[in-house]
Amino acid sequence: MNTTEFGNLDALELLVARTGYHGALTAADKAAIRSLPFRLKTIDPGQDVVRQGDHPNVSVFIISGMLARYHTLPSGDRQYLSFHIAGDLPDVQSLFLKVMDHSLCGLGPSSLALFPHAPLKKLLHRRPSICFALWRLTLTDAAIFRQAITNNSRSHVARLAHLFCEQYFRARENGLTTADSCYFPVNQSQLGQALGMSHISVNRALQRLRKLKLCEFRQGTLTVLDWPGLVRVAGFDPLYLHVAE
Amino acid sequence: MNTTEFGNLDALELLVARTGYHGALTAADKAAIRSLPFRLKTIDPGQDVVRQGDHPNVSVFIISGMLARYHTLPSGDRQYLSFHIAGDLPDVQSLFLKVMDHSLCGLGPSSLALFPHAPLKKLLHRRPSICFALWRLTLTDAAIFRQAITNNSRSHVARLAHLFCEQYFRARENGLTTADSCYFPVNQSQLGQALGMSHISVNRALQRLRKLKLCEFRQGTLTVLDWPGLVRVAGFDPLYLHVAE
DNA sequence: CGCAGTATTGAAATTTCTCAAGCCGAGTGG
DNA sequence: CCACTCGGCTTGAGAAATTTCAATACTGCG
Repeated sequence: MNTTEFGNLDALELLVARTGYHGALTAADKAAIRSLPFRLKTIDPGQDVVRQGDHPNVSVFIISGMLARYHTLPSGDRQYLSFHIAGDLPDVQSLFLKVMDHSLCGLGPSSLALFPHAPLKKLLHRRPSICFALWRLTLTDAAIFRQAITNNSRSHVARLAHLFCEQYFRARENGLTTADSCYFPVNQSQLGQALGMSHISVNRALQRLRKLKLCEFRQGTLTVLDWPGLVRVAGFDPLYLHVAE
Repeated sequence: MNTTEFGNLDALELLVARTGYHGALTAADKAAIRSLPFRLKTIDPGQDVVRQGDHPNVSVFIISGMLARYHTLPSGDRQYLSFHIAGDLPDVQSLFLKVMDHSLCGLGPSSLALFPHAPLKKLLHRRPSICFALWRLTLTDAAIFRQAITNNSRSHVARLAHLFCEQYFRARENGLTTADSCYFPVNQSQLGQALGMSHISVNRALQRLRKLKLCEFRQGTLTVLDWPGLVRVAGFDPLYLHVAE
């Protein structure tokens, strides 16, 4: 996979590729995926795709852009839970968990494919390989959440560095990096709301990473200057992303 | 389900009950589960069941006792990720994620049933309903992880109260409470390692909860004195546990 | 040019941790 | 039966980290 492919292929090919990443698919499996009905949708930055409490009847597939999952606290504050890139299926879980326990919003302008639950479920019923692959995809999601729990109890610099490593690594894995940069359209406050720290602390941690010449983050773009160094500071071990098997 | 049933029924019946909780099963489905091979194992407190980096070929089902999932940090410290009670399947994910990204250890003395992956996977291949049910089970796991991310960026008292609400609620849901108490065999240091706070802070938060007459925690037993009050302080909303549908 | 959102800075206020010591209860061995 | 030990709990106080508040730059865009 590379950026060009991702940009040019249509939603179904992207979905075939992403599913195949999580489990071996036969030609028949691929054909079955290609037969799935869906509709396209575009989302503006800040716009919600689904909300906590909703009962969605479609699952979202990201064709381009970035979405985030978040909890809304009683105080009205947000806790961002994860950031999703092209090729992700950030709410497959709604196939089986009827009520959304969190919301999903756009960060950058994004284009989505919405897959109605009923035909998708029917497909999974018929094709265990696809079922296993999508199940596995949700399991890697859970592994990322686990890592976030651990990460967010570490030092400010380490946790910021770790989030950057994760985003960059996942972007690269999906052919979404250009040179040493990847798209990450959030501001410092949002980083704080993801990492459980104030935006002031985010700012100071960013300065540290910049001064150490490990990476830079400006205008929604993350640039890695020294990957091994960043990995070391972050204590990043991609094991939990379960890439190669 | 109630405690008596849980204590007397054998592992397979417990597994049938737990699976049925996550999806409707036909008589044939239940029979298929009952035909699964497994072996029993007992675990002492502190003993590891599987470790980070392992490639398990069985999945663990808890018959009684309590297990915890945890990450080991480079410093050697632990981050506890979740606590699992009778009826839980804390490492089904290893069916599809070959390498363990975390460890699993006993907290109290526990008895387990170990289900070899190969026949289990074959069963899931044949029986989509069971596959969906177990998938759903892992999805509720992920929801609990998400909630932990949010929880651990809140005040000390709130996060401790929230963990207590979750444990008590899940225990009650599975018929594992007696009067207003549930089994929770951890010490204050371990609570700290779960919640990202020092054991001193845990101690002071416990005192607060005690003084407010919301709950008590002593010798591995959690006693709820004022459930609505505890829920309020915790900001606990069981939506994310996805019980009733 | 000027606005709005974002980033940066300094400093005070607060929270949280670390360290160090004492306490308590259960189990052990004299 | 009692002293002892061990692990876990509790307490206080200084040190360190973090947040909050307030003010000042910066940037892209209309």
